Amino acid sequence: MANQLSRLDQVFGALSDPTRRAIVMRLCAGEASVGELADPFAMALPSFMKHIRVLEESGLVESEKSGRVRTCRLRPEAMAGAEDWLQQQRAIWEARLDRFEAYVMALKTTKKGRGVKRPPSTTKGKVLRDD
Amino acid sequence: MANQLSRLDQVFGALSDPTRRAIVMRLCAGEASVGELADPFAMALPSFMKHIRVLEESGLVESEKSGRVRTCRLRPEAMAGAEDWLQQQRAIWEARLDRFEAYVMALKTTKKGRGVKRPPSTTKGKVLRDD
DNA sequence: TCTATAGTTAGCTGAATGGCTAACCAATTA
DNA sequence: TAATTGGTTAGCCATTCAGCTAACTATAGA
Repeated sequence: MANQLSRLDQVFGALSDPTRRAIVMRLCAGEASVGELADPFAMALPSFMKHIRVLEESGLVESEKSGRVRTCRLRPEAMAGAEDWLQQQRAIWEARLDRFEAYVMALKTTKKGRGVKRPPSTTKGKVLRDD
Repeated sequence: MANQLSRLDQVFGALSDPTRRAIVMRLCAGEASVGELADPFAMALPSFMKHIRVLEESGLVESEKSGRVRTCRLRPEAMAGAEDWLQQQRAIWEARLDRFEAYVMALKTTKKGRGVKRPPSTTKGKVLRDD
């Protein structure tokens, strides 16, 4: 059975390897052949190709072959997916901080500032899902 | 020998798992004990604890134990590291697109718009490193 | 003090990862 | 046509990963 990975799993997974991040960085500067991409790395080609395949499966990279050379290019939409997820989490985090600050301020002005342990949470007990 | 992982490797690696992403999302809403965190997951505690440890090693989460309960909280700086990397790549990508557009415009106005294959690259052959 | 709670440690498993070599196409180029 | 170039396929190996159970420790509560 095909091991149903979510897109975010694959994108973050792909980016968790320094070789693959370097490939992505290189491709930001423009498309390139497999050979060109592999050149800076002290690694056998088949090993390197596996990285390319991981990047393709994650959607971060696409490639097509013309003649005997395969040309790779970036698909920035895929990267945007990961970026969005991170920004979203930060937004939630910051909103909470704001609420917390407001809460502390409120306590302060009513002169009851004791026993402040944690900010009010609106997601008590909810199961959180992301994809 | 300790397998020297870069911080970005660890952060992206940690986020490549849906359970761990869910934990991060939960912690965005405020700190929580291991038990609270584990509750929504149909998973044995020791398995769950491994995820917590991965998150801690990546720097995304910190925890401290008081009495018999361990409380976890988010360390958003670690998440910012990943976000920064992504934004940086996007910046490079977009700068390249701009240059490309300018290049095409230039060709267009000089009426030589044939054979346009790839935008000019300023990083030809350079080895790119990220950490 | 007894018992239940909240983690923790140790050790097992099967699958996935990241690397390799050897051998094999298929398109260029000489 | 022969040789070179640029990938590709197949298969091996060691390590890591994500899950499990069983047994243990240490605090809190009755």
